[in-house]
Amino acid sequence: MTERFDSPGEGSNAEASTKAIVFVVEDDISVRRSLTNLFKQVGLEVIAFGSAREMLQSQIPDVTSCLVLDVRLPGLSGLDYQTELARLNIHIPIIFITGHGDIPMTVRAMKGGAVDFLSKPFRDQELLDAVVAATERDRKRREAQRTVANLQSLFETLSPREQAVMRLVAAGLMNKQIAAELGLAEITVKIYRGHVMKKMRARSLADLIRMSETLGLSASRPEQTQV
Amino acid sequence: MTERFDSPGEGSNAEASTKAIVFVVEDDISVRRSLTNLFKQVGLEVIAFGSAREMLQSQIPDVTSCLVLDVRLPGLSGLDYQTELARLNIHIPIIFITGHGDIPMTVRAMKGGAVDFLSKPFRDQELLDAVVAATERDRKRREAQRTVANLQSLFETLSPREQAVMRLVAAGLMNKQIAAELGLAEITVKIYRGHVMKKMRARSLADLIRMSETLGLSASRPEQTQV
DNA sequence: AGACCAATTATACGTATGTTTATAATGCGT
DNA sequence: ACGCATTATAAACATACGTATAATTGGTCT
Repeated sequence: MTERFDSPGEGSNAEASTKAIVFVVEDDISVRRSLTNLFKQVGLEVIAFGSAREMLQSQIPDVTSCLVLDVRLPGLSGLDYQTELARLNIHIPIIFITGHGDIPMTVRAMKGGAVDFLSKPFRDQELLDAVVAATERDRKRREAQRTVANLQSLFETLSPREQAVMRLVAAGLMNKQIAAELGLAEITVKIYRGHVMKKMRARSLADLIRMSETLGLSASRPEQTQV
Repeated sequence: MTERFDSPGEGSNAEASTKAIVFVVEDDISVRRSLTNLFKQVGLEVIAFGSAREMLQSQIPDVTSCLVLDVRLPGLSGLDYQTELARLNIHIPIIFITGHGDIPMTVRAMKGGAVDFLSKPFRDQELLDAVVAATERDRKRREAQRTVANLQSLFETLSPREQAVMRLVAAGLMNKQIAAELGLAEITVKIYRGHVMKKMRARSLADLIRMSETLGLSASRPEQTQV
């Protein structure tokens, strides 16, 4: 749910672009321009918007990125936009900038997971440091997310029965117990279990158990998506 | 390391006391008294200090707790105290209060893991809500910590050879591979492996693998202690 | 020295797991 | 109707795992 993708436009598609994208949402045109220039000067790709709505309506590319967000905006405020992004399961790291901030705003932003909260005027280097930290955070989050997604797609190649067997194997049951649980013959369980190992590309039971942990099998917790 | 313990003083020792302790570090006597009264009124145990140094010199009981900390203090500032506590691996959740805060202070506090940052004047209820959130966080952290500590003490009952076998089992190696790795006969590995299962109280291999994950075996990450 | 303990190995047996080959019913898409 | 994937089982075999009993070595305690 709530996935956003983008055709890579034109050009190289092979290896992921090594460049991060900095999104800027700032209504003041002159500030927006100077931020854009600042980031471009250090070789960052920039996509700037004048409001939260504009950014939401755009296609957000699925690459490492962060968001430099003004608190005071026309329409949805920066803080409300942060809340909205969280609701949409879009976990882009956010750096707030503001001219008229106060402590409660700061607390709300940081509690909401913001990477930093900078008051104007701030030194360019402060913002750049924050951007580096934010993109690094996003890179790691994406890496972890990719691992989970890969495992999930492997898991989905399993037939329903094979999935059931995998769950019970992860729970530590013996083949004969699994057979009883599912109303199968033990030999059938063995065969499905072999399929599970092959399809999941697990090289040992320990491997498979760890995959199960990562997948959250045997754990009944709420959903969780990405971007 | 840096562990702190306390003899439970006198009285009941059996089940953990259900009451949380709120530490208060605030140099202004009248504020300190009113905070103490506020917390006592809602049934919380309070231990108040006039400076960070005083608290550091006291014996911090090993129970669920949180810290209400003034930013401006004689000697070590509240923010520096937060840094110092982190350095000492003391992870008590902190709620900052201040009369003259600013945004950079707030950001530093929140980045350092503070639960909240309240500017005077604030409503009593705001502080009480923050204290509830903080103690809840500490309770969960302690619970997780206790789980790990229990596993660690079980792990320490293993002989060096048994620990080595457990690591390699968790890595997914077969008995004969473990034997080759350690220069042992396979039968020896089997016997140690049996000891491992018994001593760790693992009821299945899946169980043991999960314990290994929790213990961070096969992961070479830095230290981590508690309180 | 003699008793003793921890670490290690061997033999032997029983159970669990994994794979191969073969058979068969069911349901789904073209 | 035909082909195909899924589900299910069987027989047979090979390998891996677990445990009980017993023996060996080397060092420690008395």
